[in-house]
Amino acid sequence: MGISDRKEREREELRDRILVAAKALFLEKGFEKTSIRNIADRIEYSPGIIYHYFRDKNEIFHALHQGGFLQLMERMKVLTSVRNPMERLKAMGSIYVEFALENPDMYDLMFIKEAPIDHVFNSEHDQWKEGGGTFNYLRSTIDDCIREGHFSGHDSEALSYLIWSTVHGMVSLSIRKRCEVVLPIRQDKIVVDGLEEFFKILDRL
Amino acid sequence: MGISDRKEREREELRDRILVAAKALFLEKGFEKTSIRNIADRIEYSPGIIYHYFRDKNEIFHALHQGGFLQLMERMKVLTSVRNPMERLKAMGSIYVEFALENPDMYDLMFIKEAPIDHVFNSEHDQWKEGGGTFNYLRSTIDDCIREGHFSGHDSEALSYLIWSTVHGMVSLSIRKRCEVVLPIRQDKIVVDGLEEFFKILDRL
DNA sequence: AAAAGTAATTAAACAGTGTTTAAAAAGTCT
DNA sequence: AGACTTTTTAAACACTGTTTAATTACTTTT
Repeated sequence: MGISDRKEREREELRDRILVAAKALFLEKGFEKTSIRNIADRIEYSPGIIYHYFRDKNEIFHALHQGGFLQLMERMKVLTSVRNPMERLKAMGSIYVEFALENPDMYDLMFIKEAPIDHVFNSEHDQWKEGGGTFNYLRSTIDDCIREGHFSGHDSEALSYLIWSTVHGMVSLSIRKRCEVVLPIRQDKIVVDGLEEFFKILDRL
Repeated sequence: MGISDRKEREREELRDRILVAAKALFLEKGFEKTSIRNIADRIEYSPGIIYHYFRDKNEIFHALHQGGFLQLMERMKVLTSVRNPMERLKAMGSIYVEFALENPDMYDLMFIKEAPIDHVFNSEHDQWKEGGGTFNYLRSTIDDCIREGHFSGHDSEALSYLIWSTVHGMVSLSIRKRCEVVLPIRQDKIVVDGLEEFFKILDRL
């Protein structure tokens, strides 16, 4: 049936347009301040139509959420070419921070915003599994470092969490504007500077 | 004038009741989901009254925000009795994490939530100055550590930011429920475990 | 004690929100 | 061309933060 094929295609097209509009608006004005009517306006449809493609506003959030993980994972792919595990670990940190600073709103969406957890985490084929995959990759990289004699006396899982937290902490304080006041001068450089200090520490472990 | 004294007292009493109600509701259902009408209901006044005590909803947020910093600073006072700067630094981390885990919603309010920055930071006699004071105390503690031969080759400001970020990262990932999925088993222990790993690292610097 | 003046409090309205409903329009099939 | 589906919409519901003018309560003055 050619017709239902086209219908299916058109359906997906509109779904995509909703997502594109929603993403643009979320990144423009934030999740909370973007209304269903705003999204509908932008794609020149009535608000109601959106509920034929997403159960509610959170499901739109969820869809974008998944896209963010795909983006981040894409960037992580170059790490396979870094053989030295300590170098790989540091490169991972750089990529993570770079991604966060270049896509602050997407990062916010993925790691900071309090999302209706049911929607974000409960579904089966969830990209958080991939997010977890990224975490597991961090863990296995750290395991590799341990095998090479680094981080002796550490628990790899807790250490992984610590290291993830360190980069997350720096970018999230920056994104949520908690350093502008405390560090009035070097606002924009502080995350990169902090990461540098972090690398200095890692080099000694 | 006894009468205007009483009036002043009554005014402050009602202001307090609004704050108490708002805090309870914020911690119950979150900032976004708490409405002015909810707060008014709880104190058995009409919604309009709240605008005679606070310019808008954000100013209520702001008032609570300040209270949080006072609480945290209160806890930090015991640190003056810890002479060894490295021990003081670690104790500071413990207090910070303890405060965050015991008052997750207040911590959220203080360090995670995106607040209307104008209100939160622009006022003169702002508790963020005290928050900044806490950060400066961290910095001076780290300076003390450096004077004792620790952290050689590090920039103290960037290092302070890094260390703050580390503890902030751990508690904020926990508060915003990003570890439940990645670390399904040790959810509640992971922050404390991570802090332990952090201390192990600090002991070597 | 009664009138005047001031401060505290409210009801009502405005423009916006997410979401649901039933009706209308458009497209497809017999 | 008429019956049947799907897509789309307008309208409504119960909320939201905030502002306004009106009302009530209280204090001061006469």
